[in-house]
Amino acid sequence: MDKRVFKDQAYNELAKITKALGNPRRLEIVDLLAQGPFSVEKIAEQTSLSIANASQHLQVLKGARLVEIDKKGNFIYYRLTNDEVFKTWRALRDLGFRLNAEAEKLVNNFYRSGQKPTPIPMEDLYNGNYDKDTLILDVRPGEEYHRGHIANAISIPINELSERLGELPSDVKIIAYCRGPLCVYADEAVNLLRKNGIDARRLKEGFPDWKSQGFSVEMSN
Amino acid sequence: MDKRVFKDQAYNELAKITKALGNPRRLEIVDLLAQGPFSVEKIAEQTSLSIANASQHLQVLKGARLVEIDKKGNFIYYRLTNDEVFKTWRALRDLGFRLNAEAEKLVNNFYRSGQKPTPIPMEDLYNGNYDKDTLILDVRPGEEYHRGHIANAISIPINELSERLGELPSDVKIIAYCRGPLCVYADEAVNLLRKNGIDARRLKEGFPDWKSQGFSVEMSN
DNA sequence: CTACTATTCAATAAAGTAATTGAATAGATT
DNA sequence: AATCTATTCAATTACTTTATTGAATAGTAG
Repeated sequence: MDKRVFKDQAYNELAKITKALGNPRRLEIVDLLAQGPFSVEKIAEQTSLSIANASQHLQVLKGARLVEIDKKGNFIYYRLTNDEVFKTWRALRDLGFRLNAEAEKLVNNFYRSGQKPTPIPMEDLYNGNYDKDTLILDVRPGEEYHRGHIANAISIPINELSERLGELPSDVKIIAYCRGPLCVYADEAVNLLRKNGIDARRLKEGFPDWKSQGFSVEMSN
Repeated sequence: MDKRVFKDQAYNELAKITKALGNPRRLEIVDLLAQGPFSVEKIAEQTSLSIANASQHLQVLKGARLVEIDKKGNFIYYRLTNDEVFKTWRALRDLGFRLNAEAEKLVNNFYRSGQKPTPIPMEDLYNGNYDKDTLILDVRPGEEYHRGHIANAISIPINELSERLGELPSDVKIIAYCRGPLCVYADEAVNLLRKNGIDARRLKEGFPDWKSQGFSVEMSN
């Protein structure tokens, strides 16, 4: 085995992993799995894929060892193999934002165009640069909130928000967050809240970023 | 534009970048460019590609904005767009080592099998956990050393090492380094030095890792 | 054992990617 | 202007990836 063969094998192995990540659907699946384990069915639903197609993509991710499975009853739950998978996804995501002005424009202009306030970096929130009566609002599905959420955050899933506006104290300031910077739930929440005269902004990042950073989290009992 | 279209576009943009990285030759090129700018010819030579093929891969990397060019005379020099490209490559590389036992075995067993001493993590070297008479040896090509190297390191390119053994003080301890963990120059150097009775080990990482970590570097005058 | 359900497999068609070769371009030198 | 050189482009071939569809599997519940 000469040098070149050795190098080829090493880079080939790395390229396999990178290729497994190099597909928009699979990146979306990884982004979703950063919230925790999901069944194939849920993954398919959340990513608008057919179940067979989602399963196929999950096989690819599993083949690259990026995800692992747990069987529970009739269901198979997929999850990221370890936190480094999330960190790599995050590196790619942030590199993408930095490199690709198009993607950047999309993220900044679509749901957050015009009158939208700028998102709050999570470091700012962590450092307590906000009124202590500011409410942290988790708008992800209830199940994801229960698995883990930012300490002291309250949960109102985005699809319940309009009916539950009355639960919010008057004159409250809100920081809404969801799955990550690509997740639009928080943008929708900010939209809705501001239409109702509430001072709301979104967190730039999502719960997995917060957790991976080692910031304080809570789980529901 | 509905939610799904927005999400698709965002993930598509990220997948473009990831796909551009998802090829063994291009990963090798990125790894090489972490040393600094190189002409197409040099890149082709270092990666054992034809010039046309190297150019093709470079176009793909440029299309994804991962590399940029500088024209000088007849030559076009390619370089990484910014340090985040290197950091993303590093995240992928380290994830690969972690996930892929095969690749891990290759790296650890081929050039560094059996009697080889374990590589030294750069943090250990930086923290001064070694005799102060330990010599840091840069075995990359002279040009790369001149562009930048670990502070106090001396340069003996790997292909000159056997003839220049006499330059080394007797009873010296050596830590050799090269381009990165996949680079075998340092392994070859350790091999050769130990055959000549010199206490030598390799640095696990390479110069770009050292520099990106913010550890002290020097440039040749 | 039967029926049911979640998931995977297999086959197909369409699209994209990689290496090779030789021609074309564009900038520098004479 | 003619020549030289580094690089890119274009065309080809072989190969890989993706989405779709429907069938197969393997567990669970009745």
